[in-house]
Amino acid sequence: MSYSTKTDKKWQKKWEESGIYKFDRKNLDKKLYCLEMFSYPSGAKLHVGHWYNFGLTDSWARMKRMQGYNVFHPQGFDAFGLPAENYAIKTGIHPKDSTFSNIDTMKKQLKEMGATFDWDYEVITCTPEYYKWNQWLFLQLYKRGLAYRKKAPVNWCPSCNTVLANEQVIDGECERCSSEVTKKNLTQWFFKITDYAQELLDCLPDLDWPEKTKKIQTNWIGRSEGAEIEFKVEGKDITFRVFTTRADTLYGVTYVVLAPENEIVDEITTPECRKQVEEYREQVKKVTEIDRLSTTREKTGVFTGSFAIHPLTGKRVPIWIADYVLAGYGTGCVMAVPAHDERDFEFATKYNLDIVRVIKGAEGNDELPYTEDGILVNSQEFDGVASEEARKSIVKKLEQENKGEFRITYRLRDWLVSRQRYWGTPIPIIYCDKCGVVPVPEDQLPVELPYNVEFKPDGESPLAKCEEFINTVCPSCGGPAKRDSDTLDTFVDSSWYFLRYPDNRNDKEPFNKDLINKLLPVDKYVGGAEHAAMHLLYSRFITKALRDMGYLDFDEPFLSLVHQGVILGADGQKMSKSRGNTVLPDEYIEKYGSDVFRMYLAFGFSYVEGGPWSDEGIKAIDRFIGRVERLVEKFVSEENEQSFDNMGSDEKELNFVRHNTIKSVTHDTEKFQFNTAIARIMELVNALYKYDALEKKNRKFMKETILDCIKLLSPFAPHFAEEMWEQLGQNFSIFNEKWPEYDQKALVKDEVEIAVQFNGQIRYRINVPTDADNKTIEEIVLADERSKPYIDGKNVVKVIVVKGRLINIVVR
RNA sequence: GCCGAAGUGGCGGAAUUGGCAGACGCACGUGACUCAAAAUCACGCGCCCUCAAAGCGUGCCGGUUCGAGUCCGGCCUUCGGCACCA
Repeated sequence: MSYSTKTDKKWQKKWEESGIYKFDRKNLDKKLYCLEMFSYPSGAKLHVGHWYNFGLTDSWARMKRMQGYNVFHPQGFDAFGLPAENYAIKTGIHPKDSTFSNIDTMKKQLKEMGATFDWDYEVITCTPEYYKWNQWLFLQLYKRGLAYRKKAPVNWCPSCNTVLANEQVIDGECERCSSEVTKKNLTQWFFKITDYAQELLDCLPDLDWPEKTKKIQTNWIGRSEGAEIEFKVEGKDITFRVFTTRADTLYGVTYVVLAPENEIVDEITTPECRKQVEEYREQVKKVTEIDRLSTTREKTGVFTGSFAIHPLTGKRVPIWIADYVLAGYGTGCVMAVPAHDERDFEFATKYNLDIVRVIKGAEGNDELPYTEDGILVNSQEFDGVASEEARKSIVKKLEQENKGEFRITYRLRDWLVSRQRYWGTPIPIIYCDKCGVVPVPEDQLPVELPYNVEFKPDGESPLAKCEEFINTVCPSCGGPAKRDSDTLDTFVDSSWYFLRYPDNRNDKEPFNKDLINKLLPVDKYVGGAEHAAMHLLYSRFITKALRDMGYLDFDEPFLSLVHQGVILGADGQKMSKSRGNTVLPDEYIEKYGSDVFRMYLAFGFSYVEGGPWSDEGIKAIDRFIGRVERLVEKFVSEENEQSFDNMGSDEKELNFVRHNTIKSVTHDTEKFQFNTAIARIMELVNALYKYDALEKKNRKFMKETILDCIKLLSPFAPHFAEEMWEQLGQNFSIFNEKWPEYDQKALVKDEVEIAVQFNGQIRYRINVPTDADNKTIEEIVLADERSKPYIDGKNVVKVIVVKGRLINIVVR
């Protein structure tokens, strides 16, 4: 019987019946938590990306299992979210119904993959058993001041009818539907991730993560060192602070600019300027995110009529408002130094504001704006001081006068978690006219998401229109009250699900502290690079917050992270239905079996790069599997034929390949370099074919080699390997076998071929004894006939020998 | 605009610390088997060249070195991140 989906079914059944992949909760000393980013149960079937992520991470986990690790490998579903709700709006099918039906389908397909998932630990985020703890988490953060409500201009997607987190706005467009994002002033819930900005940055260097991902997080957090400097408003008892990284240019300030949204604008605007200020503020509100982001857009602003007093010179400088100053960054106020900042220069030129040079550049450079560091001029006692030094001494002077201080600012904003949508976790907060904001008592959790809800989006939360949900009693005074009608961003669900897996049935607490302290952090986390800034940052934040609240004892959730690449269509383009270049795994699995599909994904690409799909490529793997199968079948049928038990040169050669393969496959698989691991297995199979062609064979040795070969293959072709294992008369299961270890002695050959170079150019190759020392090698090579033309009449100046590789003779 | 990564045969892709470029596979070619084809097995396969030798060859130009795909400087292209962040 040749390998097919029948083989797959046979072994899947056997694995299921024997419970071979059940996690051993008792034996946690050699635990290994292997996790793929869980998937969203969409209507479409499992796609190549799922296979690439789950299938190959499973191969890695299988090797670790055979190496003796107690592997915890759970699966689940990130089941709340917009697609199900949008689908419901279109078709009328309730999100709950479509989601659970999709989960059934996906689970079936995941089982066909033949992975080592232990489904006893499944987590589905849209079940009350899960989101109850989402709400619990919210309440803990609330108690600690890490969840708070504020009115803020938020990103609004007019098509999805909901607010979006900063991270969900891509180039001014909604990440999901690409509509233009606008601003809206709403009172919303935020998580205070900014409290952890510095720690999130500090822990990055020690993580075994792709450097690129760390870089993205570093940029996203955006630490910037500078100073806050206080300005007084002339004639009023109002002060405000600006944030600057260029305190050295303080003497060049000719005006200051406030963000239009800044609260003190009302107080400082003079009556004669009020009209233009109000008009300007209205105008700014209408500007879409896209226009605002455009760097080519001309800067605009208006004068408020008021003046500020320069903290050091006492000079009057006009106070303007302009939308190039962002309300959410720093203090929302900027000191303008047009001589040394491009934006200020452009603005000052347009509105005829003064430009005063205070930094002298390199000789001959008189052009403005000059944005580099230099030597201070026009700066009173700081004249002649270098920028770097001046930044310190000027702020120190301000400090003494209580007019400023050093300050670190982060680009990272707090995480906006309210969503005006239905299919999510209800926010466990009640609003009472008498008592105000009242958290739902923990013993009343979960606040269940009602089923019968009109969820057509109109800008208002669907839950607000559900009377039986929204109307409740105040837990504090018993009077009538209303529930929060928003739901939580689904990134809240995924920011701690890895903590729930080990203890998914616990109904007393989200997770048992002792248990997760033993099982976590996750040892290997694998998923798409698109989550670099959001999911991965949120998860780190929540982990740290829970640690500080005493619920766990580790600092980071994911010690080691791998991003799989993207599999493209055969045309090299991103797969999409409209392009018609999608690859449907089911079709290939039906034809070739799931192992061939998995193994092609392993062999055909560099794992972290991905690349274009190839039908020829998968055929090659099908052929390879057949080649292994024929080798095994032939060997089994000839097992009783004559055997010799000597270890001659042929055996030694095969043994070399065997152990070299063990070494390489172990090393490469560990590092997620599946393509080269499989290349080495192919070499071993080639070597076995070569050996098989010999007249005299040591069948006992050959069998050992074949058994090792099947073991090495087993993580990548698990069903097929079980089948071959059985045919070779071995006991179930190959996955209870020990992973082979290489023998260093087998890797030492008697002779090695080295390259012979003259002046760095390879002229010929020669065999030398492996144990020959440099001097001996030099003698052998210089005595060789082939060296003659290159050394005759010349002097040997230098000889470099690289053991086992080459000899380079420098002649002159 | 700023930051980062990548660029290797016809193709997918390999090359510990600078040490035989092109592993493995695809495609292609030759042979064996076959009436024939497919499948299979074996061998070959960077470019230039009739063959061999020599020469050339890891995006382009230059440098360091006995020796550079790998290190340094400058460009080009592609992809990714950030983008009025003061």
